[in-house]
Amino acid sequence: MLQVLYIRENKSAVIDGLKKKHFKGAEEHIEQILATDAKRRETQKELDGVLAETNQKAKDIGNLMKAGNKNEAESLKAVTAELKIKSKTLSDLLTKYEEDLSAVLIKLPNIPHVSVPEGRTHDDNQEVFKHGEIPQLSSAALPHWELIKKYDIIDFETGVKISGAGFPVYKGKGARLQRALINFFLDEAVKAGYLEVQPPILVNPASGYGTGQLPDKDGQMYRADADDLYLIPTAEVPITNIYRDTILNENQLPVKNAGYTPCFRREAGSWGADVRGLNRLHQFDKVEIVQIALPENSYKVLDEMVGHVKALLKKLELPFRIIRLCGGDMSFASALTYDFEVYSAAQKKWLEVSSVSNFESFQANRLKLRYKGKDKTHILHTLNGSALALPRVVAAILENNQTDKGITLPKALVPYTGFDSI
RNA sequence: AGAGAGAUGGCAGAGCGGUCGAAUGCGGCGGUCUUGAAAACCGUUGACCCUUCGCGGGGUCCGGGGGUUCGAAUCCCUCUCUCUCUACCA
Repeated sequence: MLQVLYIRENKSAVIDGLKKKHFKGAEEHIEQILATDAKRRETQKELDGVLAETNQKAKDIGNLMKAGNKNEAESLKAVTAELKIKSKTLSDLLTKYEEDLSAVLIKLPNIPHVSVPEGRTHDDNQEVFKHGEIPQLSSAALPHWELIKKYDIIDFETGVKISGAGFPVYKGKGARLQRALINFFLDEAVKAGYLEVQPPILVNPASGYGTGQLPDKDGQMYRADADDLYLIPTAEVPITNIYRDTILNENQLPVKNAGYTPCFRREAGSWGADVRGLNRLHQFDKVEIVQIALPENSYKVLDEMVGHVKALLKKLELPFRIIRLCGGDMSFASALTYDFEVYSAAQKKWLEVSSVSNFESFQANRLKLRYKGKDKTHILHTLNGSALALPRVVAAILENNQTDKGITLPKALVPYTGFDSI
């Protein structure tokens, strides 16, 4: 959520930013916010005056009573009765303005960083880095959804029976590969200085609002209605919400947390050619890294996180590229996002396996996540990234490393799997 | 799920309906002492909103909401949550 003070002081930059994100009606929304805010402040001022007067009168009455001056006390009571009506009216009005204000603010996306390219869709994104050779496979090469059947390591049909489409059952070496990847990713994160955490995977609505999934993406999350909880679409939600309503000391920063969780996405309205096999699932595994940083350091931290993900993909020997998302393709809460895509050689497709973002103060403002500076408290910056999401990594490993004799695993994984080929 | 207890500042824990934003202890910060540290001692230490160039001033907040009252952390109603015991269970 943007801060009103910031909007007030940077009106045109905010409007430009919203337009870059292709947010409809940017001017109207900002004008409405500023008008409501002005009324809010005016009302607050007036109300404070009335309350100050009421407080004073109450004290006076107390003193008069003590002094035994009943008559004068009674006549003052009549005055306070009037003041009370007035303050009731004003505070109702104030509440209304505050509600109006946050109703608009909560729907406003974050504004993009200056380096974010203009554009509307995936096609307008910028490639900023590329690494690795595209494997040349034989004409007999199979896409991963054939390979998993051939080697009997992932079973979609049985998943359909148990849950539905998009809930695969991993078996044998397939299951062990999952476990190996999770351990590998967590170990790498811990080596990089992240504190490993294991958060809840069902979260309350307040947590959803904190990180910005609500109200924007209500329909994308699975809901446990009976208890008013959501299944997390990413560990970002519970991990970042650890720090909701928190004031950190400057010496605790940066906070670096990493956690593995299953992730659940309804993917409502998604269909088409790119949903086959492991390309898009309702349930998948992911290791997430989260950092909380001082505002002046957050872009340095973003680079560090990008570096971490880069190193992971190099160790997995996968060809990949890094994409800077354009304004129209970025998420609601993000100020700058880098997507990592690995090349899946049999599908001949780039698959997104990580998304690393700086949310600046957008989430922290909703979360009331601050730090104590020398003079007063300030809003922090939050960042997160996948490191990494498993299914597409698995797809690329399977496809890229297939041979006549089986699938060769990257060396870095062998200590984790206990086998070097499938 | 049944019964009971409770929700106060970073934590622990007081608080006759009226100078209570709130005692006290711990922790934190600053200082004295010390070669340094510890101990001891002294001081300091909540958040948010409005207003002011600044000093400062005003307001709100003792789980949430509502009520009684001139005045509520303190009384009443209600919701939520937590804890304990029992039941159940990995």
